[in-house]
Amino acid sequence: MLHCLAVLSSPNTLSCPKLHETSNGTTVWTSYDKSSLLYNFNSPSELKQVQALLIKTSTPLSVLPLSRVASVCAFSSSFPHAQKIFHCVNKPEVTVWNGCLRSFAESSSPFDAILLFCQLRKYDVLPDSFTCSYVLKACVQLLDLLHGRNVHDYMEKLGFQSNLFLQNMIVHLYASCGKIGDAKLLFDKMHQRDVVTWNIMITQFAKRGDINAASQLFKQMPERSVRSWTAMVAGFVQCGKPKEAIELFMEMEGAGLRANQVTVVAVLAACADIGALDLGRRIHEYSNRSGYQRNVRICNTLIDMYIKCGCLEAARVVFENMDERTIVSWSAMIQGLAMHGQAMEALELFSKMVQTGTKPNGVTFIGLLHACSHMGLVEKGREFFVSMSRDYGIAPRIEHYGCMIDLLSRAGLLEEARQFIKNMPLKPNAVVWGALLGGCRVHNNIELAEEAIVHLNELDPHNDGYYVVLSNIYANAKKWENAAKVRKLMRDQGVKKTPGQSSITVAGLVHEFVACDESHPQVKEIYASWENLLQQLRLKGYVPNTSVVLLDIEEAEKEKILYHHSEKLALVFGIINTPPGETIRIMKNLRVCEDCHAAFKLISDVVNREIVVRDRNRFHCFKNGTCSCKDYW
DNA sequence: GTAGGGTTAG
Repeated sequence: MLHCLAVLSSPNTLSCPKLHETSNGTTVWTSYDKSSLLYNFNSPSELKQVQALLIKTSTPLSVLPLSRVASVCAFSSSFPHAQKIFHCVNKPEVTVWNGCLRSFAESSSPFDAILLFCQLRKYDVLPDSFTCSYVLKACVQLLDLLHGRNVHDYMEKLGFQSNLFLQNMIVHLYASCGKIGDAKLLFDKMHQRDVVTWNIMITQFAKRGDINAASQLFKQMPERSVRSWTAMVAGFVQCGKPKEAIELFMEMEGAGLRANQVTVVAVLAACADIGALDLGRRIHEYSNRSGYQRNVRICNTLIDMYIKCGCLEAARVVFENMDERTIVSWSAMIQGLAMHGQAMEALELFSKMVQTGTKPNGVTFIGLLHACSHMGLVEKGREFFVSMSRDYGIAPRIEHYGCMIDLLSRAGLLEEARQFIKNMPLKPNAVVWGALLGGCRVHNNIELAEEAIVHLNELDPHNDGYYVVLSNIYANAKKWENAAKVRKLMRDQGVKKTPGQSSITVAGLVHEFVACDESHPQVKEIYASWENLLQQLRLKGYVPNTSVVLLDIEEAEKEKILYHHSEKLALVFGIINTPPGETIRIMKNLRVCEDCHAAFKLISDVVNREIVVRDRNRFHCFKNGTCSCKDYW
């Protein structure tokens, strides 16, 4: 039988739903307008209108969407009214509120879940374990320790001490709110733990930089899931131990476990850090085979990995093939172009990004400012610095000031850079003064360098890099007594110069070299080859630049040191051990030295090879006698 | 219907 309900009170807002009696005698809606007030009431008073309509038409209350009833009445005096409705339709009250709590906890304002939880207590609704889990979820989202502790106390009263789910959430809450000690106490006291409990503790210790504690737990845990291995691999990466991350990943593979999407991100990040291109490529293939191509975070990490391994083109391919890009994808690509000295391309990419409607963030501007400073685009850099706050409401952070000082000082605008530091609203840090010092090295300004070092001596007294630069400036001006004083200062403060170290991967094996290295098995061959190459370089006009050697010693001695710089040894090793024409990739822990830079340009021509060098700041791609940095670095 | 992980810079 079909009933057609008359629209009674409000013909404009209530459409005409139809009731249908089914064969077993129950009555259901068969046709209705989803936009009707019946399903879209927005306030307790509209709800009451709907109820009036239902009563007039003898329609059961059970047709009401109860979750909507709950959310409309959650924060008003109609709370008891909603309770009555749930009671009438025989629906366990707490389950309806739980649904509501869950959606609040997962919404953009999780605090609503906490408010609703307070309402439940006020109106004597007895929470169950699900109620607690949803409100705890909100507390974790908000890092709200105060309410979290409250819920914890209440849970104890309710007797949920042995609920493993909730215990795990509490441990997670304390740890993520910075109370790792409290979390560990709870963890130690727990009568029962599962793999999730252990994973939470491992992740949180690693997040707080205590990789040893994480590692210890990982060794102790009775059983490990892929997530446990992943937490540990990611932990090593976060704590600046990419080598350990890769070793552990290999062990995980050896144990026959398959990497999931998060493992892939962690391993790729480790590859990016140490420039492990071969492994990175293998993981990329594995990721594609596993169907992870559409995972944005994996794509973003792939872009970063290829960039940091010197394969700008491969990064571009990944970027171009993404159907959906986030601000991270664009920022990573912009930063990559900057590192490779392609400033104009970085700026063009930024314009494209803005055209697609993606809003930049603070990191995007760091990339843009890097691009400008690596290529000397002073005016563009100034524009970006103004634009970031004016057009995008992003307040410059200390890193942005650091980039600006770097930009100005490299370009030789040292006095302006100094004024910029004086006028900045933030307290200048070591990076800022270090940038000024770097500019002084390029432009041989002793006076300003001495001013910078006073601040650096205070802000970061154990960083050897700054003293080395100052000593370099003195040596360059042949002020040997001053250079000696700097070295004495270093000795007095117990600061040692970080030895230059270069590495190259051949046939999957990493070969590391330090200056004047004699430990490599092929050392004789390398030195002989270098002598040979040197003859050819001299014919091309190479003159050794001994001013980069800090010591006041004989020229011949200086040349010998210069010829055995780690990057030169790595390069010669690469030339001997790879087929002609193959690109040689070298990684250096410090900045590439000026003499090596000049030599590499000529060598790229002599041996007809592309040589890609990643130093601590950027990439140099040597090809046909020139470098991609256009000698501005 | 409840718990644990990941990306750009620094």
